[in-house]
Amino acid sequence: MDEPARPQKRNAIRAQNEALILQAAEKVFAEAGFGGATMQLIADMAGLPKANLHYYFATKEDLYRRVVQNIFEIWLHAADCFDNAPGPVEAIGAYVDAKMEISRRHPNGSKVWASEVMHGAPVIQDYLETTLRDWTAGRAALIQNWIDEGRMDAVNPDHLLYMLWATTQHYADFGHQIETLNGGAPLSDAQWLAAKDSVKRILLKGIGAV
Amino acid sequence: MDEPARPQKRNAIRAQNEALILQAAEKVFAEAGFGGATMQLIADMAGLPKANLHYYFATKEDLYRRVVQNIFEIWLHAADCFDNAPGPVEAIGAYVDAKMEISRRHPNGSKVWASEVMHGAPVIQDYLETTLRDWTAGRAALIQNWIDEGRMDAVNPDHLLYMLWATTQHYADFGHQIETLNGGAPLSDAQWLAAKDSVKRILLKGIGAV
DNA sequence: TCTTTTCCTGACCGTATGGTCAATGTGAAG
DNA sequence: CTTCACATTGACCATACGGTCAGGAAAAGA
Repeated sequence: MDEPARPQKRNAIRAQNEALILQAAEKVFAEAGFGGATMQLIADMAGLPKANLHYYFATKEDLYRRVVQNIFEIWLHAADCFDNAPGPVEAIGAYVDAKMEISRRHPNGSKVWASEVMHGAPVIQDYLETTLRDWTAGRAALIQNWIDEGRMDAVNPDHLLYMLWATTQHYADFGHQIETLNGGAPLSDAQWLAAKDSVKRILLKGIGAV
Repeated sequence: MDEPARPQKRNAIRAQNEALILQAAEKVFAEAGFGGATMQLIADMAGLPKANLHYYFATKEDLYRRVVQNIFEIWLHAADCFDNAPGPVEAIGAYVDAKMEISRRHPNGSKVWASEVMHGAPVIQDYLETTLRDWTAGRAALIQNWIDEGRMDAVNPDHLLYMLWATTQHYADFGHQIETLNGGAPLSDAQWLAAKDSVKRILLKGIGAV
C-alpha cells in the first residue's frame, strides 16, 4: 500500500509500539507474576530490543501499572449493563455474561489483576479505595432497592457482588485447572455457554429473582 | 522445663526448623509470588541464616513445592465432610463451611495455590491430573446421584464444583480487596458468619436442594 | 538541503539473587 | 574422652536482572 510520508507517522509508531509492548507485558506478567517477569522476556515476546522498552516505559513498575490500569478500565466498562437494566434478572444476567466473556477473551488481564490484589494491591490501592469503592457502593444500593421492592430475596448485597466476581473471574484465573479437569482441552463454545448458563441459573434462582 | 538430653532431640530440631521455614515461606510466597520471594526474605522471617535454609531445603523450588503440597493436603482433607453427609444440603453446607474456615485461617496457603495454578501449575501439574481429577470425578458422580434421586436440580456438577471453589477461595485470595471495601478493616466474626450464610443460602437455594 | 526532534539499540554497569563451601559447633554413641 | 554424624553459618561465587547511555538512524520541519 502507499505510505506517502504520513503527517503523523510518529504518533502512529508510538501508539503501535506501546500497544505491542503492553500486550506482551500483560501475557508475561500473567504467566510469571511481577517478580518472575523480566524485561528481557517481555522484549523478546514483543520482538523488540530491551532498551526499546525502557524508551517507552521508564521502569518495569511503570509498565506494570499501565497493564493493571488497562484491565481495570475494561472491567469498569463491563459494568455498564448493570445500570441500564430494568431489574435484577436482566442486570445480573447481563453482568455475568459480560464478565464471563471477559474471562474468556482477556484471561491474562484477569490474572494480572488477581495477582496484584493477592499481593496487597501495591500499585492500585488508591483505585480500590476510590473508584472501586464508589462503584461497589452504587451497585449495592441498586441491589438493596430491588430487595426493598420485593424483586429478589433479602441477601447481603456485598456478598452477592463478591460471588459474582468470584464465579466469573474463576474461569480466567483458574482456567488452567479447569482445562486440566476438562481432559487437557480448553472449554468448547458449548461448554462456555453451559458455564454461563450454570452460573446465571444458580445465582438468579439462589437470590430469588423473578 | 526439664530437657534431660532427649533421645531424639535431633529429630525434634529438624522437625521444628522445617516447620518454621515452611511457615515463613508460605507467607513470603503468598505476599510476593514465587518470583518475587527471596530466600533471604524467608530466612529473615524465620529468624535463621539463609544458608541454614539451604541445609533443610536444597533449592528455592524444593521449598516452594513443599509449601504447595502442604496446602493441597489441607484442602483434600477438608473435603471429607463431603462424603460423610446424607444429602446435598448437609454435604455442600459442610463443605462451604470447611472451605470458608480454611480461607479465614489459611489465607496465605490459598494464595500460594492460586498463584501456582494461575502460572500454569508448573510444579503440581501431575497432582492436578491425578489426585484432583479423581477427586473431582468422584464428587461429580455423587452430585449426579443426588440429581438422579431428585434431591436437587439438574445442574452441571463440574460447574457447581467450580462455583464452590471460586466463592469460598475468593475470601482468601481477594481478602485484601474485601478488606479495603470493608473500610480497611478485616471481616469481623459476625461478617464471616454472614459471608458463610450468604454463600450457603444462595448456592443451596440456587441448586434447588431440599 | 540543513537542522531539529524523535526513535532505536548494542554495550555496559551496579546490584541482588540462588546457591556453595569450608570451618566450626553440638548432641549422641562407644 | 574419643569419635562421628548432624547442625550451623559467614564468606564467597557466578549469574541474571533492571536500568543507563552514547551514538546512530529516521522522520519532521525550515
